[in-house]
Amino acid sequence: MSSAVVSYVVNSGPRNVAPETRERVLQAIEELGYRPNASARALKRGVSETIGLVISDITNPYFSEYSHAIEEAAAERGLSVIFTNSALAVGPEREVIYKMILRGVDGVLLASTLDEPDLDVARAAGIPVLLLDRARPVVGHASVGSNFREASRIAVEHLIGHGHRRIGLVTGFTGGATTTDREEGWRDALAEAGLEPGPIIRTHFTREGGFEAGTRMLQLELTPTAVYVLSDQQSIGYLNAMHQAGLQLPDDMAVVSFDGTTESKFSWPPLTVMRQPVREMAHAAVELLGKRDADSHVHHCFDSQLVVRQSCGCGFITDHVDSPAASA
Amino acid sequence: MSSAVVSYVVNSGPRNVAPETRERVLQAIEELGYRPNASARALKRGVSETIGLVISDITNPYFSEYSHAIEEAAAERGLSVIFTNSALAVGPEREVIYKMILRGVDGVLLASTLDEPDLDVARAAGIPVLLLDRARPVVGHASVGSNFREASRIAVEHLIGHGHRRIGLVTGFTGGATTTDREEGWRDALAEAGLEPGPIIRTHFTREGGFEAGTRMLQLELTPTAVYVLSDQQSIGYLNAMHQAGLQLPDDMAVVSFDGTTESKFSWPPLTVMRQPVREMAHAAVELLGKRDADSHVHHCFDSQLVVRQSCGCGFITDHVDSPAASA
DNA sequence: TTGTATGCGTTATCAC
DNA sequence: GTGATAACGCATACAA
Repeated sequence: MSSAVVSYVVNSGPRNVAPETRERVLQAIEELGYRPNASARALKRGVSETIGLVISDITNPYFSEYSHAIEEAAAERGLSVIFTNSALAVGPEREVIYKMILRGVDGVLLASTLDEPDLDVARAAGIPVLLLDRARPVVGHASVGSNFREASRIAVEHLIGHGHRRIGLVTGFTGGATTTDREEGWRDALAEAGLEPGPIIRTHFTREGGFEAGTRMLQLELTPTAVYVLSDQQSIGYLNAMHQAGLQLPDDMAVVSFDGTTESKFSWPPLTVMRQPVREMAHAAVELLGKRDADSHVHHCFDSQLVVRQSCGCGFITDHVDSPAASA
Repeated sequence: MSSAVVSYVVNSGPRNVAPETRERVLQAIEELGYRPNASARALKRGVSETIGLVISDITNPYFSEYSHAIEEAAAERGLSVIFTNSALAVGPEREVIYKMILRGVDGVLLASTLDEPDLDVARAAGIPVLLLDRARPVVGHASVGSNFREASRIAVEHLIGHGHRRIGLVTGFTGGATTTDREEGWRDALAEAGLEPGPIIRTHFTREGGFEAGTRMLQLELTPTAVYVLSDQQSIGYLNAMHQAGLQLPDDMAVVSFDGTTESKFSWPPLTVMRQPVREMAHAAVELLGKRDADSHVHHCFDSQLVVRQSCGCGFITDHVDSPAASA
C-alpha cells in the first residue's frame, strides 16, 4: 500500500484503485486516524482553497450580514474564509491585502473604504481581487454592487409621495461613488418633483454618526419634515436622537433608510428601507472570484428593493413577520 | 546566495548573515518580487499560524462584536482567523470543527450551541479547543465566559429597586448553563426580595424571538410591569412589540437586558444592560488558546457591568456619547 | 558566514 | 492496478 494509492483513494483519482485495495486503505485511514495535511496539499497543488475577506468592520450589521452570506457561499464551494476587519488598526488597506496574500489565499474579497483601492500588490502576485459594495467597475477586477442612485431616487420618491416638500439627507464621509450616487439619487427625485434639496448632514457611517446627525438636524432653523438616510446604522442613531428630542415619529419626522439589514426591521418605528440583496451579491461575489477568465472582470449590479414599513409614514407593515426565527 | 541564506534573512535567524549579504538578499527579494510560500512554511514548521472560529451566526451582534475583537487579538499575535457561521447549514457542529482541523488550524475557538459539545475529533487530532461564552469549565479544555448568574441577579435587583414587584423573564431555548444561570440569577434576586417569579417566556435568541415573546407577554392575564431579557437581540424585538402595542416605555413596561452590544445603546428607549466585557474575553481567549501547558485548561470568568440607560425607568443616560465614532 | 543537502506530506509521473 | 520516486518551497542540520 503505497502513499500514491492512498492519495488515489482520498481524492477519488486520478487513477483507479481496486475496490478491495480501496477498502483496505479506508480501513487503515480509520484505524490510524489519518488526516490529510492541508499545508502539504496546498504546497503541492498550488492552491489553498482559502479566500480572504477584507472589510473595515464586521461589527457593522451590513457587513456582518454580507460576511455571513459570503462564508455560506464559500463553504458551498469547499472554500474557507479568512477575514480581517482591523484594516485601520493594522495599517493601510494595501498592507492588509498583502498579508492576506502572504497567507496564501487564492483570492480576495475586498470592501474597500477607498474610492480607488491600491491593488498593485494583488496584481503583482496574480491573486484575483473582487470588489464588494461598488457603484462602478474597476478595470482589471470583478466587482459587485447595487443600483445606488436609482434605488435612492425611488426611496426619496416614496417620501415625496407622502407629501413631504422639505426632505433632508444624512450622508457619510466615506464610500466614494456608492455615497455620491446615493446623494445624486436623492437629488434626482427632488429635482423631478420640482423640490429644492433639503439640508445635508455629513457624518460617520455609524449609529453614533446618525445620532449626531439627528442632533445637528434639529438645531437647524428650518428642520426638514423627512430625511433620507444613507445607511441603516445612521438611521438607528438618527431615530434615537429624534426620540431623545421628544419628537413623534413618523409624524414629526419621516425617515427612509438604505441597506435593509435585519436591524432596520426592529427599530421604532420600523424603518422603511431600500434593501440591498446582500445574499445574492455575496453568492455572486464568491462565484465570480472563482472564475479566472478574462471576461469575468465585470461589474455585477443588483437591484435594491423598497421595503415599506412605518418610518416613512405608512401605517402598515408589509414584512414584519416574514422569516422564521433561527436559533442562536 | 543559497536558499538557506534567504531563509535566514527572511526569518532573522537562526543563523547570522553578513550585513552586506543581507542587503543583497533584500534587494533580490525586492527585484524578483519574492514572497515566501505560506503552505511550504506551514508544512515545514508544523504550524499554520491560523486559528478557527466557530460560531453559530455572525449576524448576531453579540457574536460579531466578539469576532471583531477576536480577529483583532489574533492579528496582534500574527494569527489569521478562519471563521464559519454555517454550522447548522453545513452539518453538525463536530463536522464543522473537523473541517477546521482538516484546514490545518492550530487551534479552535468555539462558541457552541450545545451544552456538552463533542470535542473528540479535536482531542484525537491534538488540536486545542477553547470554548467561548461558557458558564462552567469543561474538562480538558480552556474556556472563557462571564458571571451570568451573579450579573443577572444585579440586573434584576436594579429593576426591583425601581419598585417593580411583578418581573417577568424572557429566556431562550439554547445556551445550556449560560441560560439557566441567567434564569437562576433572576430567581435569586426575586427570592431575596421576597417576590414571586413573574411569567417566563421561552423563545429563540433572536430579534424575532423577542418580538414574539413580547406579543405573548401582553396576552397574559397578569402582565408584568418589568422584564429581564436574556439577550440584546431579544430585547430589541421585545421593545418593538411593546411599541406596536402602543405601550409607553419604560412606564408601562421596564426592561433590563443582558449582553450590552452597541445596538442596545441606540434602541428606544436605550436599554439598561448588563454588559459583558466582550473585548477582554476575546483577547483572553486568543491568548489562552496560544498556551499549551496543562494548567492552561482553566475557565476564565469575567465580571459583567451594569450600564444604566433608560429602559429600566432611570431618566438619565450614563454612557450615551462615550465612544468616538469609527468610520465605516 | 555561507553553501549543500534533507525532509516535511502530498500529488503526479513513470515504470512495472 | 499498484509501487517507487520526484518535486512543490521552506527551514534547518551539517559541512565547508
